[in-house]
Amino acid sequence: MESPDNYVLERQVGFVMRRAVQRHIAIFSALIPELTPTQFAALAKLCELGQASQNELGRLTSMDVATVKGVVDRLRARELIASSPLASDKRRLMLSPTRKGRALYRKYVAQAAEVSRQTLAPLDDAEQRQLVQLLERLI
Amino acid sequence: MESPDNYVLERQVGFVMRRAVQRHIAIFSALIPELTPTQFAALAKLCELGQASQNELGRLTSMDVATVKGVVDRLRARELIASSPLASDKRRLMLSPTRKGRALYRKYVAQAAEVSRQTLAPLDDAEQRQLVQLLERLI
DNA sequence: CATATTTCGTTTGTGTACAAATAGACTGTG
DNA sequence: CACAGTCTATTTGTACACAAACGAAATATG
Repeated sequence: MESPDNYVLERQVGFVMRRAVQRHIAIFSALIPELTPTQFAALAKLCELGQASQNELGRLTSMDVATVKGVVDRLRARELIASSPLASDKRRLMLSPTRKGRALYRKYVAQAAEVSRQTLAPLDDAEQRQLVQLLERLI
Repeated sequence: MESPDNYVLERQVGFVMRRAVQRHIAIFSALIPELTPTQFAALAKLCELGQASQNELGRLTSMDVATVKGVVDRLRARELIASSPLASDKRRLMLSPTRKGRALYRKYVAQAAEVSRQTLAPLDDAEQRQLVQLLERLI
């Protein structure tokens, strides 16, 4: 009777999440121009753990095996992480942050927190917690 | 004193949103294997409006000029949309869904709503509305 | 009306993201 | 021990996503 049908693109979760992610990435690259969100996530996880296999790293940062390879290759090319095959299991490639990688991580951790802050800035504290909790339940 | 620092990757909005989007896309491609979320968005907008220039379509679906070109090229290659230069403004490329495109859209609109439903399934109705509203305010 | 600016589309390059196939290394079970 | 199944990493192909630069067309402004 009115609109073509009741499916309104702009109100779908997927569409809204995609736009929110776009804005988040824009904030991220403005505040941390040297790394992408994915690269930072990988570096952060390695700094937290000290080391991890490429496969573990992928699982911990929710990256596909093919995706993690690309991210690792680029971080390694910039000498932010180092890799070495594991003697006890020749399939596995152990990764660890270099001194340079750790330094870059330290340089940007505070900025990374600021990225989250700016992304969530339109919401008050309670709403911020609520949003993150609701999103976590979607996973 | 306790953890390396108070930055916990898993609790950052960006990380959680990225994972939620991943799950959403997985649901989408299971239910609508013939189109990607982006392709469906473009097709849906064109079906809703009847026609739009490539540039307009990009703005309405939040796609970069380069991104929208790729999406349009693929939809056109499959004859789901048609394009023709506008006589009154030779810069603009007018796009419209073909009969086949409209048919495919009609085939999947209900499924698209189901994708949103399944994505939000872990939440009750009030929480679902809340989440979408909070996300909208981030944009 | 002439030109400075803006708009539209295209191209190139980089970086996720995932599916599917492959090869090599390990593990479990018979 | 043999070998079927599993795990790890790689490769290939497709599809967003964005920055930057370009040319052609339209508009604004003087």
